Amino acid sequence: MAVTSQLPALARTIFHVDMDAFFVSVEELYDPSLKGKAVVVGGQRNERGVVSAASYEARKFGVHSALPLRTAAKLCPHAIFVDGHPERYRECSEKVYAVLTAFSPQVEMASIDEAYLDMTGTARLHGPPLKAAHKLHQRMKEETQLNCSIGIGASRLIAKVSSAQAKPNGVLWIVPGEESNFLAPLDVREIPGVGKVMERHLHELGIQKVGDLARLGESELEERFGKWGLALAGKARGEDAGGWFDTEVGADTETKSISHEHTFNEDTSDVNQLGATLMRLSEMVGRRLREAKLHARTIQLKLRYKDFTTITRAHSLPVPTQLDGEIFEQARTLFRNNWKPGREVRLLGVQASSFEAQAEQINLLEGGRQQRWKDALAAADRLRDKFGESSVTLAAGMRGRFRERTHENPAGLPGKGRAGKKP
DNA sequence: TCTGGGGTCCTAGGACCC
DNA sequence: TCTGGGGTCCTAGGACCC
Repeated sequence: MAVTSQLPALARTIFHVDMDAFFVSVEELYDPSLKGKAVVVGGQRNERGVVSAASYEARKFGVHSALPLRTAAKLCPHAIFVDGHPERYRECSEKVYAVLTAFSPQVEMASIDEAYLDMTGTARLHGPPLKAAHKLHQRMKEETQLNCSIGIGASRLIAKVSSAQAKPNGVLWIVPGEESNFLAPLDVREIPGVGKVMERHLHELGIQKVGDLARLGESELEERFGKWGLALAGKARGEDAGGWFDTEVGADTETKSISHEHTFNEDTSDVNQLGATLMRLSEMVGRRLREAKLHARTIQLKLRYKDFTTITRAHSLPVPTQLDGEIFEQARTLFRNNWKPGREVRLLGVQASSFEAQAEQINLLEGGRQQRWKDALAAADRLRDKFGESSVTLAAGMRGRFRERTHENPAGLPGKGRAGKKP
């Protein structure tokens, strides 16, 4: 360790491998008749929701990811709308990962369809960067039948931005020293981390292109945008400049939060529906916690109303949990305390965070009861693995645990005309 | 246009402690 | 009695990414 820290900082060679129109391409593997057509993945044309991915054919009509499905249908009426299949994407993503790890040991998946490779010092094995990239590109196609684009640079940022410029199905190497020249003519929006809001601020200052940032100077950027402005100045030069980008490729990061949320097909103020949804979301979160062997101290409720105003309300527990019932109890309490009966809800969400090692079980009696719950949940998890997500619900097992629960009000949530009523 | 679902990181204020 | 300063935890909201 002492030896490596004394070495001079070597220029790195980073690959960013980004799958082309990933979800669409995977759907084409399952249904080849989709090939060459305008395809929109994410849901049906009349549904609530947004586009997850659009084929290049559909993009010609202005369709892009995050666009509302109904808008996409208007822009491109002849498009074929396909529901998403997360399991298929996960499976293909694993194949992609296998190809990458067989190629180089330092691989980091940044999301389901993109990865960074640190290729520093692999010239003897794979040849110079462009040759190595083409080899990987070809191998990816052979083994997954999927197209990707590869950006190469001395930083994650340059690799990322250049893979976007290489699309579709291309390879692009930014030779060290050429970073600023490469970035200068690009829109500021091409810089990862510059979104809609930051773009607007920059436009107001007369800055459109990355090259324009240099005019403003580092100190003024810092003055205007704080820590972020300073990082932005670095990014304009192609540096990773702090934050996540500045981490070593392949360093494993721990999960910080696990959440599930649901947008209703139609806004609702129906207590039964809201309660049942809260329970289902709590179960899904609990299940993921147990899978990941995590215990959460903080439970957060997310509530989005008809008019899209959104609030989050959190509560931290004295003892971390991974049990559906405890998660639901917290979520339900937060809901009760923050929802005005009758107000129409668009979305509900449950999130678990502040992960800790499991707390010591001091109380033996409570410990025994908890252990029985855990055993029951483990059995339910196994059933769900076997027969599918909808086969088991906690509802039956929870009967009697919530005093206000009735047949009309299965989740024990407050409703119209029930306020103040004692059980 | 009428806005999903799963995440990460940052900021900022208040409580509480020393 | 008028009132400081730092550190940490908690909560809420928002920008951003795929």
